[in-house]
Amino acid sequence: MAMKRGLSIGDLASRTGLSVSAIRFYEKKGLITPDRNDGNQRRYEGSDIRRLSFILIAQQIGLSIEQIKDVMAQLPEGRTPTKADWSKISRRFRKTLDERIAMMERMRERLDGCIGCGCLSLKACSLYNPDDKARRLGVGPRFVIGDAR
Amino acid sequence: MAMKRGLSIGDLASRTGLSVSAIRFYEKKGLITPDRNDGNQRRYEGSDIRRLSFILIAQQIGLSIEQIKDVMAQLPEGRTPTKADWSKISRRFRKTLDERIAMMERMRERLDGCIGCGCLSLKACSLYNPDDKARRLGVGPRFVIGDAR
DNA sequence: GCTTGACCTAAACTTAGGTTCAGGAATTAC
DNA sequence: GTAATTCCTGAACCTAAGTTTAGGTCAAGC
Repeated sequence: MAMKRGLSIGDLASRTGLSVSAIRFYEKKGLITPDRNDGNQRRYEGSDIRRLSFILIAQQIGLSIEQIKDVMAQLPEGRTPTKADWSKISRRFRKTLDERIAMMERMRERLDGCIGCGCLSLKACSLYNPDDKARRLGVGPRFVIGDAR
Repeated sequence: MAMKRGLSIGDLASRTGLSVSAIRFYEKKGLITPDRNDGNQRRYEGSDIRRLSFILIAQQIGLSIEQIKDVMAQLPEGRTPTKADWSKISRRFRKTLDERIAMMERMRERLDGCIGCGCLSLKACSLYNPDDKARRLGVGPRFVIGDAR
């Protein structure tokens, strides 16, 4: 264990449960920007644990790395984020989650309306082109899901 | 428009909204098995439209191609599926959807419990290792999500 | 002071769900 | 009957989110 000047990448990995390669990957994606020591090894602060934890929660909620990066860009620059900062930006997840749940509930209603008939008609069932938001829950073909370029 | 002996792949594409390449891809994955005409071109029946529609709905609900294949394996062999057949197997989606919604609701509760504090603690927040089922809603690192080999 | 384990980078590989391309063959339209 | 579409196959390419590997450097234990 490195005692002075921060945690090594291995320390951070064992504290978060992430793999070392994943932490390096998140850095490459711009989600975390550690210092380096004289030997060019990464050194992390305690607050980076919270940063990675946030990434994990956000992923569970279904955000992509790009989206997480955008959200984290709203953290204060120039100082270590406080608990209040994290609490504030976590609140957005509530909304995202609500939307996703609502979308699936609408899907369920449409499905209920359709189950009886078995028609599966593209025109009639309204199970298609359902919600523009939160696409990519299932991946699916771009054209139909609404990702068309 | 081909009048006799079935639809061409292009016809099927325009009737379903899928791309021709996607239809060929689903065939490669074993989801659909068209006949061929004398010139080796694929010929489809009307019932294949329903088949593809089913695939689309299943994807929206979040099933992978492999899972869809498994579900469709329960259709009757040797005869064209009826509406009743489709209706029956569509019913399973209800359950899948219910589970997914329940999972997201549990997630929301946990999040609510955590939003106030901003701690994002891996130990305390219980936002981790949440539900074994329906993993891969967000992709995330295997190790944490529970996909470990 | 040297060996072992942790760390470094860059590049290649992985899975899912497709798309795009190259080089031909079949069909359709006029 | 010929030109324009559509279709065929196989292989390469794409994105996301990482993992694995190769070849080398750093740090820690004894």
